[in-house]
Amino acid sequence: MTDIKHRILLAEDDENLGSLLQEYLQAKNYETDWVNNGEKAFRHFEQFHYDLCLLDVMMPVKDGFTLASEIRILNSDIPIIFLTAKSMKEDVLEGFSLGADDYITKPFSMEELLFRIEAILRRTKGPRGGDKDTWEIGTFAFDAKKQVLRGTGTEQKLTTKESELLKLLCNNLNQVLERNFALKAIWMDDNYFNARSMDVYITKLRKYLKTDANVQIINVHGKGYKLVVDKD
Amino acid sequence: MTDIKHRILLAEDDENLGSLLQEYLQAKNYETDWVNNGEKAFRHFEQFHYDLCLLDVMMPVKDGFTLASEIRILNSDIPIIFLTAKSMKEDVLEGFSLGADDYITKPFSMEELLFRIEAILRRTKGPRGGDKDTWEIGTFAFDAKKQVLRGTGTEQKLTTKESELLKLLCNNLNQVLERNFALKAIWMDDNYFNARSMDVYITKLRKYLKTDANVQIINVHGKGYKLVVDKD
DNA sequence: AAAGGAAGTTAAAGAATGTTAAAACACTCT
DNA sequence: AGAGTGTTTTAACATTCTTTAACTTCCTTT
Repeated sequence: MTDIKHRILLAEDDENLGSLLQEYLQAKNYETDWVNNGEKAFRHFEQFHYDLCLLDVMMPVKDGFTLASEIRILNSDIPIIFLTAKSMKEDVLEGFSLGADDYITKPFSMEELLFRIEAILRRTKGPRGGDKDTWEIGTFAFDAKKQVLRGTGTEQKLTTKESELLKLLCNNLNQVLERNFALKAIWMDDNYFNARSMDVYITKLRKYLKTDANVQIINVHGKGYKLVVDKD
Repeated sequence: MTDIKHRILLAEDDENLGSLLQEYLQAKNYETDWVNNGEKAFRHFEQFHYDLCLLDVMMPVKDGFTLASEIRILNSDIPIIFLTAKSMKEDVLEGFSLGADDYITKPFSMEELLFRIEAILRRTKGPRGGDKDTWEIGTFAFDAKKQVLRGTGTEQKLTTKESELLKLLCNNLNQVLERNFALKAIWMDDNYFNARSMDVYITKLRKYLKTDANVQIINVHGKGYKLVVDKD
């Protein structure tokens, strides 16, 4: 079970249900942040990274629909599931038109919710078989196990650090790989010197990848790096 | 709307519901094959190509769960939605453990079913409506993923903040992007200094965009900014 | 028209990142 | 142990990004 731990943002004002859900999801190995109103939820969403949002529709300060539409502006892709007491048709439809992935009415069984979450994440993250070690990056083929980056005609052997860093970038394709995360994952410690070392490796990877103009490692100032690949 | 016509396999033994659903889905531009038992459904599945399966759980000859597990052997990836009269918990869970993507209990509204179908296909198939990271702004082409603004002949690389701000403006084309919203979304905090920083970025974006007189970032005093593009 | 706040503009300071080369380290072979 | 090889870190310097500051102009209200 080399499962990647998914992060869930739970917005639910009912204290009982909220803590119950958080506890349950934590137990099922989902890292769950629980907030009790829409405003807090939005602030969390900007600040941290999540794989799925679980939003109560009726909440104080900011309701679930408003929250969802704001989240959609920032991230048009993240899965959203609405929780609601009323099962009124209009509500359901409004939820889906905001790009919800699912809609579940209270009371519901924890297990059913869990299954619905899993059904969605199954689709979101690639096909089954979670732990990859080979990727296609534009015209390149990268084998993390063999530490080789093959381009058209070329074959570049990668050092351990180069390979680990590129692997992390691939795992976060088109998303920001946070500096601190990468530093802790590869260097075990995110101090100034390791950070500078990482910069050096970014430069090296960029050099290897520059033969394909559709592949870029973009810096996100103060945050980290993002590997982006264009389709032709 | 969507140009790609999706194909749906509908297995439902109730003649009334079956034909009603088929008619409705056809009207919504889904090519729908309707069969009235699980055995026929399986033969259809082998023979033709489908993008989604809509399976009644209780059917003569071969029930929906058996059918689904057989389908899963042939195709571990195709979206499956179960329809069922009983909403018993065990049933729901069994359905999901067979890799169902959704589960809907009768009676349900046609519209809700349609929205659920669309929610799933949105994830399954590639280009979805809301998922934009490129825009045309007058004569410019803006790629938020690559952080590049291309004009006629020019190519301006954007910084992270420039790109994020322009992206928000694009998402609110011809509408007011509220200061506070943008500040919270990009700077995480809407204090005085960040607001002044945002002003600086507005100036920068205006500079980049000034080659096209039809494109303007207009200030709405006390509210925010509005990106407007004139058609010729 | 005057006052005060909001927004426009520009420059500079400070922090983060890019780049290159040399130094330090780790490993193997003899 | 010492030479040789490849990897990683440190150092030094260049460049870019973001914020801050100072000053100007515009807008709204009275």
